[in-house]
Amino acid sequence: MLFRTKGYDAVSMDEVSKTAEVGTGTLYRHFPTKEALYDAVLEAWAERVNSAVERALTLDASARDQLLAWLTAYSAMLTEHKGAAARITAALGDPGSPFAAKCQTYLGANQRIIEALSPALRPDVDAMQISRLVGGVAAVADNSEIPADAVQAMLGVVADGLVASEKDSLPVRA
Amino acid sequence: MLFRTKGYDAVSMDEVSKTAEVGTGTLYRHFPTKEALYDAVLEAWAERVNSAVERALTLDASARDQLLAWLTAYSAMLTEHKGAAARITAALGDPGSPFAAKCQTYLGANQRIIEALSPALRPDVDAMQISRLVGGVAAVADNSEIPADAVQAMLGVVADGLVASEKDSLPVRA
DNA sequence: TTGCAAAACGGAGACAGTCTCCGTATAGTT
DNA sequence: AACTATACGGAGACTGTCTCCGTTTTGCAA
Repeated sequence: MLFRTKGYDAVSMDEVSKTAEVGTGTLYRHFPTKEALYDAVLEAWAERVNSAVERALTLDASARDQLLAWLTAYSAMLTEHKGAAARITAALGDPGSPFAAKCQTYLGANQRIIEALSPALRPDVDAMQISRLVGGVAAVADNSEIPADAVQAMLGVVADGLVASEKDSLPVRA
Repeated sequence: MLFRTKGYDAVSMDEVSKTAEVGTGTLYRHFPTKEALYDAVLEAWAERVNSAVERALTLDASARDQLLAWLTAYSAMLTEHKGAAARITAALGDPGSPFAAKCQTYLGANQRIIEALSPALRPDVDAMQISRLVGGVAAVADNSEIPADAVQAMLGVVADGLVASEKDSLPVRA
């Protein structure tokens, strides 16, 4: 679709309606706002989230690497549509957002990860925190055209931070 | 100023020109774009960056806690004006941006931190990476109205991730 | 002081978005 | 076939950034 290649901001509703060969009025009857339309566009691939979780968890690797695999997949999905990462991440706490359903999916996925890897993770992580952390990374990756390995490195830092227990790092004096 | 309280997007140039009691034309002669105006507004407090670095480094604490102190201060500065974090972080790699000068300041500050704490940090960190990581955290904090302690927890994760060496975490099998 | 050139000003309006409103066409029912 | 209800389309209302140009002010020399 248009949004995929050009990004949310660069596509006008006029353009969409022309491409779809309908009037703008018709478009707005189906989707009350531009964001609602975008939400519908994002619907399909959001469903792949849960399978990505399973795939990461069945990996024969350390907890840290399973986590990293998930974070990478998650971030890749968020980055797939330009502008999506920031929008979805911003909507995480807002039940009124058009993206609320997607946020629930994502939070649930991270919850599943936490439960599966729990003993290896620091005790105070929660799904919201992980969602925000990788949402943040994905958002900057999205609008700065960062090379893939730089994104990977950032996610590595986050993964390490999430497995590191606080007790380990605190008493190490400089 | 207006931007500080209402945020970049919520302030129109008409509003600025009215408040300043000048015509929009006059406004645009002084500042060629809205972003350039915003850059000028941000000028003053960007200068506080370097002193924040020094303050963090003179703290009598572990490398991790010095790092965290700096990340906290840095993030707080980015969040001080609504909308600034995302903008500045997005401009990090773009020398043509109006914010390029500020990005240099920030990158330099992170470079200083890296040099000071280097033995305690993972070997592959660079200033750009830190800037992006905390820029990402600050950006989501900025447009999700996150409580301060949640932001602090996320920065803690990042700080731990930055001090954790890769060798430690990789061989730990689940 | 007066005259004049140059610079600064102000705001109307060009342009580009999102979204609404309403006249028209289409489909469904008896 | 007539009538009603529903869907359509696009003009235009509204709001934003930024430009253009006629007017005012300023600075300087005679």
